[in-house]
Amino acid sequence: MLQVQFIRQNKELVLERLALKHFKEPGLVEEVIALDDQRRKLTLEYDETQAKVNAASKEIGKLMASGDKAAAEARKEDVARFKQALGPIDESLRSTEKLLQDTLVKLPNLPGQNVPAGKTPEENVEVRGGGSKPSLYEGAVPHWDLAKQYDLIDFELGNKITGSGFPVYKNRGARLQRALISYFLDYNTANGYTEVLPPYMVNEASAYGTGQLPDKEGQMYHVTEDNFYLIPTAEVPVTNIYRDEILKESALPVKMTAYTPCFRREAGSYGKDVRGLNRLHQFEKVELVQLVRPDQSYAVLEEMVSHVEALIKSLGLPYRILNLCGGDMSFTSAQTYDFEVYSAAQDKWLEVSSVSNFESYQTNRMKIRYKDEAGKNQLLHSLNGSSLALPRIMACLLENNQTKEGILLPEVLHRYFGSDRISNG
RNA sequence: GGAGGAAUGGCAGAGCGGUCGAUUGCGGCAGUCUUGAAAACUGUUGACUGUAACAGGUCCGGGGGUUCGAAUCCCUCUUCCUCCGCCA
Repeated sequence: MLQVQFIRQNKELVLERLALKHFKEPGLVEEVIALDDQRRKLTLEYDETQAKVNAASKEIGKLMASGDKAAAEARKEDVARFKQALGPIDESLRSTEKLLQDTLVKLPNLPGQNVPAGKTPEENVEVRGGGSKPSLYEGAVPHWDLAKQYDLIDFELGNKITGSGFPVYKNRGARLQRALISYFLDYNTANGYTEVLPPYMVNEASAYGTGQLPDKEGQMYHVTEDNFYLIPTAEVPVTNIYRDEILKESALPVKMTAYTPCFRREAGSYGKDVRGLNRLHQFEKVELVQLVRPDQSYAVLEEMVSHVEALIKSLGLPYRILNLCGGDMSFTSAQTYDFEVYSAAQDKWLEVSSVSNFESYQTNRMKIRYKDEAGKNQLLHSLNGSSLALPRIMACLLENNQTKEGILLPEVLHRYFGSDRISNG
């Protein structure tokens, strides 16, 4: 969430930036400031009264020790009076704080300097791209047909075991998944990221920390018995590793990578877009998370983009990088680059990675800080990105590389997959 | 799942109703000494809020209660440890 202090000092800027994000309730900004005024006033009142109680209580202790019972009793009456006044102040202070908090989390992050104007996905700006679209042979088919043809994925079986959106990978399909996970993790750790394997369920505080709660609970699977949430991305457990921590500057930057399955309810999705591997309730993903000093976060954002770009290039897939416009960005992001790869048989661009700088929006919620040279605690900036989401990469690898002799895999995967192709016979 | 025990500052570990935001040790930081380092010695060292700066307020796992006053007493939740049961 945004810092109240910042909102107070930069009201005009905040409103201007919120407009870029096409935020519908700019009135909340004034509300936040008014509530904070109220909060400050009540806090002062509370503190002053509490100070009187504390002072009188101390005095009573001394009077009792010196045996002056009468004076002590008189002071007790004073305390009773102060406390009576304290009750209602405390009550309205609490409700004001709660209301302030509830209002504050309704404000999205502010788009950063480099975010283009625009409202819809069509207005995202293509930064650059690479690779070339393959020309497929006559009779080339989408990945769901290839999956069947080579016995790689069984979608119907997933329906039986769980439901739609939970595919069963089999044989070389399962192996290819494992190969991709290993390759991605190795690539990331070779570039200085520390590998972690986090829990796949998180508690409420963690889901709140990265911003899935309170707004998007409908997108997560909720284990009500224990009040846990299945993670929609590794970002949630991994970023929360540092919740409520104050890091030494020498520990920065924190670079982590994690493979996890991701669970998303995707309520309301249906039709053509969800065919095959395009949109699933459970999918595999390797994620990157960084915690960095505020002055470095935008340079790191570009670094992460290059990192993911090189990974996609190594797979030989045609791709493009989009700088998301204000209206298409997520609630919590300050700037996001989406990576799309071209799925040849579907003739469609599929999003396979989203790299974002959250600035201090998440770290403010999670209280992830570092001690600067002056010894002052400062919020860090958090960033994350996929490297990469597996199903769509797999879809593109299958579709783009299909030949009459089988599916020819990129060289970087040969070692992991144990073969250079998937073929019949 | 059953029975006990515990949770205190970066770590270890005192405190068990007032003078405790907390003894002490280690670690960290600064200084003395040294060509430099180590050792030794001296000083310093939690977070949040608040102020121009003081002052003030809050925090001893979380929440609630008793009391004029709670790290200390009571209730409750969570986590950890020991024993029993079950188990990949």
